[in-house]
Amino acid sequence: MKNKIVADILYQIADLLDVKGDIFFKTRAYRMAAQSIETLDEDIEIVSKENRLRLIPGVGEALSKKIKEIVETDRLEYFEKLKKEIPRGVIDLLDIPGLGPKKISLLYRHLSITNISDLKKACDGGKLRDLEGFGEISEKNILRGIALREKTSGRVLLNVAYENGNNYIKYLKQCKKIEKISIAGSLRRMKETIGDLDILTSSDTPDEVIEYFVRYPNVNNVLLKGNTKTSVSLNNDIQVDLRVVEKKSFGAALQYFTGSKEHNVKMRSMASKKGLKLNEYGLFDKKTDKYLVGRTEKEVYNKLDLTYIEPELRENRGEIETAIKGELPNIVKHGDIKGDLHVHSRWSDGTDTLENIVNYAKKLGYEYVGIADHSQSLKIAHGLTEKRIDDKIKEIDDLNKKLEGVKVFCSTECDIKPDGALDYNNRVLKKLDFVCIGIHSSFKMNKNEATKRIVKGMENEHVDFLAHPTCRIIGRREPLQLDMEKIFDTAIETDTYLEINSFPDRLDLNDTNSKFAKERGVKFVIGTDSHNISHLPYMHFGIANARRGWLEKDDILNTISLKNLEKKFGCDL
DNA sequence: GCCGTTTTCGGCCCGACTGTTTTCAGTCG
Repeated sequence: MKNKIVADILYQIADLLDVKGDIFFKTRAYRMAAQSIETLDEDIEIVSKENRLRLIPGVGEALSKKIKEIVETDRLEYFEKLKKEIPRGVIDLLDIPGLGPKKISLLYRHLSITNISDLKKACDGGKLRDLEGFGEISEKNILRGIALREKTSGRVLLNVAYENGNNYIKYLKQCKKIEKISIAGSLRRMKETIGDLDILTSSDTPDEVIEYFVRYPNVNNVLLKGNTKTSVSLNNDIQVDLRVVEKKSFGAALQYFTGSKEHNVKMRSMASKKGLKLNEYGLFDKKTDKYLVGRTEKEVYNKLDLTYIEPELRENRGEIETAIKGELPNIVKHGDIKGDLHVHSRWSDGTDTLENIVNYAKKLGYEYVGIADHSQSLKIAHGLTEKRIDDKIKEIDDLNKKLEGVKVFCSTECDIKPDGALDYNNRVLKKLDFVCIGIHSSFKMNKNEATKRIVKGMENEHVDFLAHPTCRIIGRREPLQLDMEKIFDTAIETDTYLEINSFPDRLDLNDTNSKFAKERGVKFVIGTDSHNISHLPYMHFGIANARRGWLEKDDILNTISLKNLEKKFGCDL
């Protein structure tokens, strides 16, 4: 599957052409095609072989030839030529806030700046101010942008953004001048990492709201301040943008500021084709400029002949086309989850007793909780020997006799060894209510070996689900090289559920993998991988991730009742 | 570079804010 390789090259070409100063619409065409291919539900090699490339939205005559060349030769002459014209480091400058292609091109052509370190030196030396369009303030802003990038790498994990956003909202709700308020942006779409926080409010007195907003105690710096919008950075370097609109524009503004950008571009161009104009103030008649709707998002979508689209779906991955047909899935809701089947206790490397876990699970309204501790070879995590498994089974049996309203299942997160063998033999696995398996070492295998390893694990008759299938850790460990189609097909053949791990730095499977897997017929389980009861609420992020993958309630094992789950696991009733 | 029940050529989403400018280009979302 070369979809990602092709998309990456097209994205890089777009950046290079931007810096070269090519027309905006051309570079946008490259990006649109790249996005189509990135989210394509088919293997680009097959599409290319069957001469169907031009059926991909945004791919025309020129791009189809280039894509074919990449698929067949793993390289593209045109791209190689471009790379020779513009040094790699120049493109990296695009990551610095405040610098776009035009300015970077000036820096490159006039000051021969080809990387961030050169740029820093030039700013320190006051070299930029003589350049047209730059001044002393630009130098300071660029230096601040570079420092910020070095400190934060630009994005934070979903849980960090979620907590910061909710705290800010709590503060803002005390402001009497604010009528309506909502999180917007990528946090509302629950993307796995967040660049900055967007908050939308409605009010008749925007200036007073903005004054209140910038007085938030955690604000470190006010980055910009206008009549309707302002941006601040917090003490932890997270940037927060506020926008204030009138009540009658709140829905249109929320739709607009929730994004994604690609989703919005398509929405606006759809509106335009219908003789309408969509902006953050509402949906208008293009000719008369008459306001039509804008109070709620639903009004806006419906007026454009679409059913309402949930924020998590708004990535231009086919949701608009599906909404036109009225065929959007009824995606899983946060209240649909009946229990957590991936929790570690003090029996291995968790920090809480079974009682603590059960009490917290009850508080969350769960009907069941599965204690999946590490297996014997994971000594560092205090993995259980067979003898200790027997002791744990006994403790759980005794506990279940006392419990009302919630049941504890005894399980394991059994290690899959490098050769694909499981860390317990079948005699041990058989004793457990269900079996979860996962990889915890030797991450650097080649694609073929790693795929074989997981497939062999799933083929064991006692295995129920595969934990964190790709083993990625966001920002720290790349996903395993895997033949995902083979993994998905094996999951279906062996009736193995694939986990959507809710831990904020895992979120594994991710949204695009889940969507692809669902289309093939895979079933899922959402687990938290909790090692402390404070991790149990991470379920929220796993569900959000499943929603982003278009999953419905029926796709997910732990939405079923305790009774049905016991039947499924073949437990004594 | 793509695309077409307004068009095979001339469009391509739209607005706020900043910094450097004398009326606006660049960036951002």
